[in-house]
Amino acid sequence: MSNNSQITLDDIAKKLNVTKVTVSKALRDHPDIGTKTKERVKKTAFDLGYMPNYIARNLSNKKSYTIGLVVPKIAHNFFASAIESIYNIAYKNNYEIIITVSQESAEQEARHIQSLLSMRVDGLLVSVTEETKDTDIFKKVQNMNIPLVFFDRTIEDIGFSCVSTADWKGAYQVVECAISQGYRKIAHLAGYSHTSIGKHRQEGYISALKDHGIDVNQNLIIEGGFAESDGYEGFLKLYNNGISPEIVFAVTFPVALGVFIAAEELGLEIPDDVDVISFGGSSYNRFIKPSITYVNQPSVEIGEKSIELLLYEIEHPQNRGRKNIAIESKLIYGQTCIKKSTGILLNKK
Amino acid sequence: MSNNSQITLDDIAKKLNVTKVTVSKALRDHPDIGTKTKERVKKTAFDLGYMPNYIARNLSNKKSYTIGLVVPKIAHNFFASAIESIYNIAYKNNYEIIITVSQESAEQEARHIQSLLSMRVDGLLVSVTEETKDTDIFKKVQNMNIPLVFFDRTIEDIGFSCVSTADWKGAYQVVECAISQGYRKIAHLAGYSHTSIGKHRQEGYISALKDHGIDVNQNLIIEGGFAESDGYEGFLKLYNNGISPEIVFAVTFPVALGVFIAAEELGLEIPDDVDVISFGGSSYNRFIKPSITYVNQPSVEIGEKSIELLLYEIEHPQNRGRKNIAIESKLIYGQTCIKKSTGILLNKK
DNA sequence: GTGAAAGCGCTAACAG
DNA sequence: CTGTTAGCGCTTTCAC
Repeated sequence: MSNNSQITLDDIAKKLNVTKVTVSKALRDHPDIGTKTKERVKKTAFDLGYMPNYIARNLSNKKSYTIGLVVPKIAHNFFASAIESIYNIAYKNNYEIIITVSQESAEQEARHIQSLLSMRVDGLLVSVTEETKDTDIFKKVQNMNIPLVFFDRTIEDIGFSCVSTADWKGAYQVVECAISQGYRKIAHLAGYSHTSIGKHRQEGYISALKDHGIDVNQNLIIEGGFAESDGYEGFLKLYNNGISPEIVFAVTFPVALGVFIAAEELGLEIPDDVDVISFGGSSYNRFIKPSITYVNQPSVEIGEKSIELLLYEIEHPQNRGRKNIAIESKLIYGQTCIKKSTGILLNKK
Repeated sequence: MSNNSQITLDDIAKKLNVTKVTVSKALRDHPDIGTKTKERVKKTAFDLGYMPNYIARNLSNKKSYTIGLVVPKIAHNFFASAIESIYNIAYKNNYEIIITVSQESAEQEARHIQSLLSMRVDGLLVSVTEETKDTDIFKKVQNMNIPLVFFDRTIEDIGFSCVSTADWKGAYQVVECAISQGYRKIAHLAGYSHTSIGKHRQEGYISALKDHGIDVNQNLIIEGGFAESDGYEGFLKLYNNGISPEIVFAVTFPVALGVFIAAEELGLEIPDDVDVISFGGSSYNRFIKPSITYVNQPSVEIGEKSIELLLYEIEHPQNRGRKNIAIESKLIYGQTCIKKSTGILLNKK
């Protein structure tokens, strides 16, 4: 029925003239307790509106059923979708998610991880900021023996497991697609090369060019962040340097959108005056004109694999870290990157 | 420097031949403790790599510095953006956010609130599902004396504070805009009328029609959920009923996108064959062709106001609930809802 | 089957 | 200024 606040085990124990131990066990269906007692306990617990106090339980158990999540941003298609899938799996396994947002600041990221450690989360899932270089805080995580899995944006070689897109391959694929369409002057609005995804995508881009006998021109590569504004500024920088590429390979979908804005400002039509392809898409892409040809980032799968791996590592302390999962991406054809000569869609089904 | 795991106050107390109380106070800069002692304590705490255990602290304090958030969905522009702004304010005030997603299921919503109560969050921020009718769980929250603020999708009249968009007014405005452009046969893909936003937006739509002498035709109103699929199905339903509206007022932005898909499937051009306006937009709207004319939902402001209100209520137990904040929205002009006769943009600046 | 005792790590109240 | 005592609510031995 109804009740006031904060009922404890003791309250319901007194009401039944038993001890709180009995109540605790009964509520958890411990075999010690008889069926009739269990029922009586459960009934009065319900009547009193008892709500277990997880804080007390966690302190006693040294286990919080809680996972800390650190992402650079939420309002971004990839992360929103990854978070949602992480969340679903966690929920099924009775874990709660504590979310923190680093806002691309390495300092905030470190502070968040500290808090999460202090909250004694059972594990950590992190996608690092675009400026993270210092790994001290991660060493601390290691020392505390808390499992951690990096996803999407990773730090390799420091011992933690990683789940990411097959970045090199995806970049290679989409750039190769541009080449096959007759493009030669292919610019790259790249991510900082100290980030895992920035580096691998750029390497994929370079390999694709080389394999097709195209010279790599450093002037066509602009490094920057992963946001729309970075795409905007990057393209203007290219333009102001007097460089007009036939097509731009954007390191992320927001960066591609930044190019759209810059192009419009400069009076350039996409895809006629300058074309665009990107790594990663969005559910909104189908509504954009022209819709962008991109290699997809399997956000749901990345989310799922990373949380599954983390849950595994939580339960298998002897088998933690050093696993690397790369998820294959595939090319999604839109209305950009169409054969220059014929104007025929490459492969629209 | 480095260390193993789980250092406690006692560990560092022993090392210094003091008691853990002294250490606890020193670490918290309690005035009791002398400067030199504080420094010694802090130094060895740092050297040992001490990380406070918030679980223990919270149990002792009966305060968790934690806020529970319940939303129907994350991967949706409005919520992602609101969450991010909520998060920012919480962070500045040293609160952590525990996020849960109800996935539009009232049952999951209730389960989540239970968990959050058991975790002893200091307050709750919730945007209800499209199917929430039962208010039992919220009564429980009241009984436990935990402050709660509804945002965007609210339940009025049960005593909790609410922060929402001025739904009635916004709907009125955008529908009036359509009328002023010469539209008369205006359909409404409405939200369920048992939801706050569904009801108020529909009322705004109806008032606008009435005030301009247009008969309200129930066949032009289809109630449903708030997702893209609902827009898709809703429009097909209209169409299959032999109704072809001049313009559709969608209860949310995703619903408007659903109309885009349905229209394309039916071979109808937007805005020529059928036009679209909506409540709520998206940062992607500018890239969509035609971009939609809509009344904006100030997600950032709603997020901020609701968390601020919640923090206020956490600290002022004697002044909780029953506050209603409605945030004004404004019309954002896109490429839809343009004067039928002239084809001239209404007000594009 | 049930309960008494002890402890998880920290903090508040009071005493010295 | 520092320490002693007690307790937050729950769980885990280990007796009875």
